[in-house]
Amino acid sequence: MTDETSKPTDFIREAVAEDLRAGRFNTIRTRLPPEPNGYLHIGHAKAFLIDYLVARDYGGVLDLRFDDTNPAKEETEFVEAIQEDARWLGIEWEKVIYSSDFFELLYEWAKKLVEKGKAYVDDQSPEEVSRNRGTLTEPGVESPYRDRPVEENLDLLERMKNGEFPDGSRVLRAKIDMAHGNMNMRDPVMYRIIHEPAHHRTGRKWCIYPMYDWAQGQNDAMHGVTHSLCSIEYEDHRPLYEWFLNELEIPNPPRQIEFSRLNLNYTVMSKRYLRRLVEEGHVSGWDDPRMPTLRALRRRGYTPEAILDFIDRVGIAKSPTTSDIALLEACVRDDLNRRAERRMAVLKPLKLIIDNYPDGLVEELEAVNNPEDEAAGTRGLPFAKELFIEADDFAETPPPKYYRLYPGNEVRLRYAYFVTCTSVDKDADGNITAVHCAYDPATRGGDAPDGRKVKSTIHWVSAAHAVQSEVRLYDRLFTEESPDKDSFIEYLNPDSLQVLTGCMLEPSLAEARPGDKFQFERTGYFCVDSESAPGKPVFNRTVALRDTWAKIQQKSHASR
RNA sequence: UGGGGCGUGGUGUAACGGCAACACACCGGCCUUUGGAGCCGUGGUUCUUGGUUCGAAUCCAGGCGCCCCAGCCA
Repeated sequence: MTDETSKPTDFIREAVAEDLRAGRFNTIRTRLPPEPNGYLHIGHAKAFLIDYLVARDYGGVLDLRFDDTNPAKEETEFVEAIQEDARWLGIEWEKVIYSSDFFELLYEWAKKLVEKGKAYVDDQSPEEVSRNRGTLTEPGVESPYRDRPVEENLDLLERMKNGEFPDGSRVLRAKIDMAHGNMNMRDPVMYRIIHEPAHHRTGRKWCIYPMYDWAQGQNDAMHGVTHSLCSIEYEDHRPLYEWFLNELEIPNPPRQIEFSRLNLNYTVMSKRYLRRLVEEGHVSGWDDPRMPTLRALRRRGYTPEAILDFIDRVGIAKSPTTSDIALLEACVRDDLNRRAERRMAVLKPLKLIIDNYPDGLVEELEAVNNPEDEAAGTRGLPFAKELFIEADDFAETPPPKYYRLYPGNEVRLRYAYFVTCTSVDKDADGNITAVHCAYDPATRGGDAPDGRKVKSTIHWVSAAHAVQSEVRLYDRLFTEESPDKDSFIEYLNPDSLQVLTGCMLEPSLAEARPGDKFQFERTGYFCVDSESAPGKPVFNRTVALRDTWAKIQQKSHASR
């Protein structure tokens, strides 16, 4: 939206455009503020994309700033993982910086507030601080140390920094208003003492670390952020954000704007819950394809384009809402429908024998790689007397509206021939072991010269040429639409992973590499898993195709 | 009985005083060598009550409902 005449599409862009127009800022700079204490999930993707795209749309830039103000929680491991995931999404930043880069200057600024009489060292215990904060309806009680002389505050602060006092013994607090209706304004803590562990970047240089509220706005000001975009729960931190900047007399202070975070049904998004899923072994790890993390989505076969599209379609607003995961699924289908080449793969094989087809003959038939993209070309498919078809594509006694193969019915084998079912083989227990058909040689390629039609086309794989594979069918992790409560483990979907072995793939799939994506015709979109190996292929189902037949079945079951 | 935010089909967003629009989902139909894709159509007293106005989703007042805040987390 570099076009000056185009209209902002949301309230954030409206505000940015207005700030530019009014001359409040000449250029735009936003920042990603992840805390390096976990893997990114799709909720982060929304925040990241807003920061990135808003800056880009208005000719500005983005900085990646790791919010490493709490050594007790942060690890270098995540610094790299976060960048990897953000890059995968296509996000570009000008520089990578850390809150810890600003520790020195931030400390100087804190002393300025102390000198102004706007901050003080409090010797109350954490329990006392908490008790004296008051409640939502009752004002807090001022600390007995609140009016300590400036010199004493400065001395104590310096000694806190130098490590003279134990953790929890003292804090630096802003002196605002203990009776404020907004709890954040009741003399918020600016610095607390933390000796252990060593900080992942500054080591043991600092014994005090800034709280989020104290670090955030000042860091923004220090590297020239103009718009500090964040999620809605920080809305009542904004008065504090502005209070610090105002007391420090920062010219052209950055502006904080909040938007509602992404919630998705049928999943959980909080770091705590995700960690429980991993630690309790409900999933195989942070990249288990059922997780909402970006690495999991990537392994599952989601494309960055699909995620971008999803975030775009969800939009930006301030209302607390939950988006439908069906929209995310629609976005991948949309993207993969255009891009993924089609292949034939039989997930639950049933042997089909064409009795009147010559023994030993192998024909090569031509198949279209992607009907949505002519440039994708065609490929050859070996066809022979013995094939595998999907077990679901045959019914000895067809239910109502079943168009597929059943005794006496004629169907098309995709790109091959019309076949009519003539008989069924069964084992001693009565299970169907093979179906026999007769083919019509005149229908080669799939069209009948006499113009007769079939109601159904089914996919197949030549038995002699098939590549065997494991296929992992993924479904929603939870059966409950809103599992976001402490008892969420109860709502885990027992069928969220179904592992199929002995699946039969067309031979061209033998060459597929991890990450390659295909549509298995009539089944869904699949991606070669990272654990896949030559000779032992593993495919993940990204998402099933829309299945009208499943709906018909559901309805007939429901009405029964 | 504190402060802040938010209420538009099932879901998420648009409409910035002038015919409530789009996407997903759903339901019907058309089309189809994927029961895919594509195409067409159905579905709303804009939380509520009152007010201002020729005219209100939009402005004003009251009510109701939902979300966030009492970490030395972010």
